[in-house]
Amino acid sequence: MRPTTKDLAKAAGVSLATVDRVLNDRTGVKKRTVDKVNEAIEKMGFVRNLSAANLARRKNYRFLFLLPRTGDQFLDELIARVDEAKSAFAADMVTAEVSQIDDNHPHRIAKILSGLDPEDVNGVAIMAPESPQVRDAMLRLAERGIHAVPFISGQPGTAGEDFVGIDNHAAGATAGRLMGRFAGANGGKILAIAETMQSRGSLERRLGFDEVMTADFPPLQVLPSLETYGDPKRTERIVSNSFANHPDIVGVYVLSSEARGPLEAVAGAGGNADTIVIAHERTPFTECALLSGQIDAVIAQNPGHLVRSAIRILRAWSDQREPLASQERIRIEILLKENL
Amino acid sequence: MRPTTKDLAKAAGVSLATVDRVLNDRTGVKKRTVDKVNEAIEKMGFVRNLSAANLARRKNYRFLFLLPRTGDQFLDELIARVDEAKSAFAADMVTAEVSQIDDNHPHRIAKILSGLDPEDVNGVAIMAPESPQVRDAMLRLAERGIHAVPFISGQPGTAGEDFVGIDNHAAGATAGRLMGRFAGANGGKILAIAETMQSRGSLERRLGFDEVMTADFPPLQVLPSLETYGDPKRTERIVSNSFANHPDIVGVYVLSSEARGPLEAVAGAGGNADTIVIAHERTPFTECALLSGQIDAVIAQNPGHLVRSAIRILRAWSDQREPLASQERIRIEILLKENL
DNA sequence: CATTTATTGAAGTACGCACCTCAGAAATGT
DNA sequence: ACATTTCTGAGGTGCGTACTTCAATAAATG
Repeated sequence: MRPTTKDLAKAAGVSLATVDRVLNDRTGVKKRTVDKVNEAIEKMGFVRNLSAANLARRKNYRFLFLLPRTGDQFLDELIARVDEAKSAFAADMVTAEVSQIDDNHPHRIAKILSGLDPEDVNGVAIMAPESPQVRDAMLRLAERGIHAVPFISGQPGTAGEDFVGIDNHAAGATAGRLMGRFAGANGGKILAIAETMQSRGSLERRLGFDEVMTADFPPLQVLPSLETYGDPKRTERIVSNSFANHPDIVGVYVLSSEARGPLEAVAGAGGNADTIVIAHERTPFTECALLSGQIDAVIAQNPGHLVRSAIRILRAWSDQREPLASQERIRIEILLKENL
Repeated sequence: MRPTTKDLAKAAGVSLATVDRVLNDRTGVKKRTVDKVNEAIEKMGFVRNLSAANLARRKNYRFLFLLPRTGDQFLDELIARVDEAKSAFAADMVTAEVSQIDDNHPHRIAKILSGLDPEDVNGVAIMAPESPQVRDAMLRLAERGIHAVPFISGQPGTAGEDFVGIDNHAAGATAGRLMGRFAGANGGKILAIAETMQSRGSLERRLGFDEVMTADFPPLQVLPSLETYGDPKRTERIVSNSFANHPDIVGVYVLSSEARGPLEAVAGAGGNADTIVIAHERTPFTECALLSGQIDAVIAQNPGHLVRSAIRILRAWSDQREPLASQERIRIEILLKENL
């Protein structure tokens, strides 16, 4: 049978009250007594029964996912996963809500963050472009006892090591390796398309992509990134321009999670079945396109993992525990039609 | 605030005792009353506080991982992950032990299973070759209230849908696709090496591999599988024979999780840096080999996920819950040196 | 040594639920 | 109408921990 606090008290030769004081970092215990208790904990391998503790504390975990509001399928998927996690974690006293921000200007987000009440929320996962204001707001949140973790889009340097998402540089490099191998050594040009290159994520992906391409596949030349700004007309125009100017395009790399627009433009502009296409994120569209052969490979991060990882990290924070690092590293998945 | 059993009782117009009878499937409640309570549960969205319930029940989860005893690095990794999971789940009253079986004959395993005491163990994850005896033993375990889940090596048809591991056919197909694309369209022969082709896993992988190769890469010819039987001398002999007989080998596919032996033999037998090598499972060796370029891609299943998934599934069984299917599907990972 | 101050212990309540007992109430059969 | 049988409610105890109160003791101070 597992030792309880009572056993601990007996073993350490102190009372339950003292054990409690030590376990919960309360004041008014001599250092020597603290040590005595800790030794006993060590010796008998005492592990606090979190369920009982949380029960007694009447604790419940209320987490918030702050997401942007785009029509992106990847985002839909994320929201669906939060919903799923909500019921999966319900028995563990975890509740999670999604709040979508119409306008993702840094000061708007910062304002929302500063308006959060520790009574309502004890953890936030934030998907927002990097910015000093948001970073600041997150630090101030932490001071008020609300833990925040950057989600997918990073606020590097905030909240220590915690970050839920992939290493975009490595993701780009992975895409580069696949592109290089798939597109062959015969040479040709590669088109890179992003919604915007303002975002840190896209920049890093491009960087990683280029590194591999120049180092290992010099015959392939990557063209300057096209930016669609989410505008279908513009997308069509710039893509067909590119194909007109570069008849030797052999591959297309879509950096952003919204791949449908760019790929429709590519199809209309002269991309054919031989054009190697690599995109990001698993969505209904990329799944279909993989199966049909329109896309050759997808670099993805698992939305379910992302959401659950965020929840586990926030819960660990909330319990003053360390999250299990090896579980929380989000993998860069490579999807082919065979391993969907 | 979340509704408690007390709230439920009030809402349903019955007493706490009756709510308890319904919640725990006890006898002696009229059907109409049961319905009344269930309606109330539905209406107020009552969710049992599992922590409190388990506390009251003095419940703890004791799980066992039955693994073979080979020197395999993949297995070492698995064991390390069980150990890790042990401490990670300790606060949730989960304990997990590993038991390695020297002799993995079906009847030996069946015997071990039948000797398990429901008092000591309430769930088992079993990694063992498919066999009717083991399957039977698992069914009989279930009757005694010990839930068993096939782990990595499958006992298809046992324990319903539960299976912790990847679809080996798809894994082989994935390997095939990569081999086809990496090895190029110039043609050549592909060497397939397995420890043994007796195992269902290897067979399925080979099948999936062949399907893709014949369908999409006809210029590449896959040679009959070599079986090493884990014997270094034999491995060296048959591999160098193959290279001697087929000077046009352009790729090697190692089907089993132990890749070191086969690859050393390949290196000694004439494989060069251009030979495309695809192997299974992430181990210290395959990691190194990926980074050095000796291996071009690894098809893997995440050991940490495997272990935790098994634990979650066993726990769900134990709580009479359904596991969250989407979380428990083990992904077929593709590892390149960029996304390690 | 007296007094203050810092530690410690004893004893209790509560958390949400499981499980037990026993006494009534309600439904059923005769 | 009566005896059964089947349901139901009231009330209690305990799970392992948190947190509180108050008294008792030990240690530090002057």
